Amino acid sequence: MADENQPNTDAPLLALLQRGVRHLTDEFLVRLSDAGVASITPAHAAVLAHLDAEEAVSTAELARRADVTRQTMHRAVTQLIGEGLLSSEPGPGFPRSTRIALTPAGQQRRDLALGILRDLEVELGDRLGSEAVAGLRATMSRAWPH
Amino acid sequence: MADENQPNTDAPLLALLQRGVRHLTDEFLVRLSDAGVASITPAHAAVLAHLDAEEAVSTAELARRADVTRQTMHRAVTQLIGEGLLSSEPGPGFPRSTRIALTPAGQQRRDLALGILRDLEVELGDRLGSEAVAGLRATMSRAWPH
DNA sequence: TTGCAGTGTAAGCATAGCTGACACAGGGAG
DNA sequence: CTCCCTGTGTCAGCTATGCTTACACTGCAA
Repeated sequence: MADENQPNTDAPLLALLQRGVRHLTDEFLVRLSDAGVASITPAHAAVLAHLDAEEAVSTAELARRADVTRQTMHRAVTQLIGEGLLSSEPGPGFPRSTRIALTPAGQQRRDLALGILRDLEVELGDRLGSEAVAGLRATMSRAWPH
Repeated sequence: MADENQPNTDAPLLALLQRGVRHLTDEFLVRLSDAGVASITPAHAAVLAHLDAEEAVSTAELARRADVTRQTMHRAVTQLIGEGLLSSEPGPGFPRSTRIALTPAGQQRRDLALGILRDLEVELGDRLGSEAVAGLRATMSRAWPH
C-alpha cells in the first residue's frame, strides 16, 4: 500500500513527531528570548499551563496532569520556585499535601508562554489550514488521552 | 471558538506532541526489549531508517536527512558502529567523503525497528481510524517538510 | 598560491526523561 | 495501641539527545 521510498510520507510517524516537536520547540525558545525572557524551557511552560491562578495543588498532582514522574516534576517545580514563578507552602500534614501556586510573576510568565504557543499554532494554521491543525490536536488528544 | 477549560483539547499543541512522542517512544522501547534487543534508541532507529542497504552516504548527509547537526549525527553513528550495525570507510579524499553503510546486522536491526514502528502505527490506526493516522502523517509532513 | 566551503571529530553544556532510595504522615488491620 | 501500607516530598545518579564552539583536513576555485 505504501511506497518504500518517499522520504517524508514514509518516515516513521515517531520521527515526524520528533521533528515537529524539535522545530516547534526551537521557534518557541527564539520568540521567548525575543520577548526578553531567557530562563524558561518548554517543559516549564507545560508546568505553568497546568496551573491556574487561584489554584494550589501538589507536585504529585502536577506530575499526574503532565504525565511524568513526580521526581521529574519536582525538579521543574524546584527550578520555577527558584525563579520566583511558583510558590510552595506545606499543607496540613506536610508530606501528604503541598500547595504549589503561581506567583504574580508566574502568572505573567504563564500568559507570555501560552500566548507564544498559541501564536505558533495560529501561524501553523495559516500555513496548513486551520482545520488541519485542529485535526492534529484532536487526533493527538484522542490518541493519548489524559 | 475554542473553550478555555478543556484540559486536553486546549493543551498547547506542543505539549500534545511531546506527550505523543514520549508514549510512542516508551512503547517502542518496550517492544524492542521484548524482541530481545536492548541497545538501540529511537534516535538510532531514525538513523537506520535513513539508510538503505546498498547505499553508502556521509555522516553529514545523514545529518541533513534527519535534520540535526552533523555533530549530533556523528555521535549516533559512532555508537552504531561500535555496536556493529554500521560500517564506515573513508572515501576518496577523506574528510570530504565517508561511506557509512548498513552491516548485515544493521539491516536486520533496521527491519526489526521499522517493523515495530509500523506495528505501532497500525495499532494506532485501529484505535483512531486509519484515516486519522494518515492525516496525522500528512499534516506533520507538510508542516515541517524536509 | 591562497582562501573558502564542506567534512570529520572532540569536548563541553543543558534539558528532560527515568529508576532507586529514603523519610515522613495518615489511616486502617490486627 | 501497634504495625504496616500508601501517598508524598526529596535527593542522587544514569541516560539520551540536542546544542555550540573549536580545530584539522581536503578539494576546488579565484
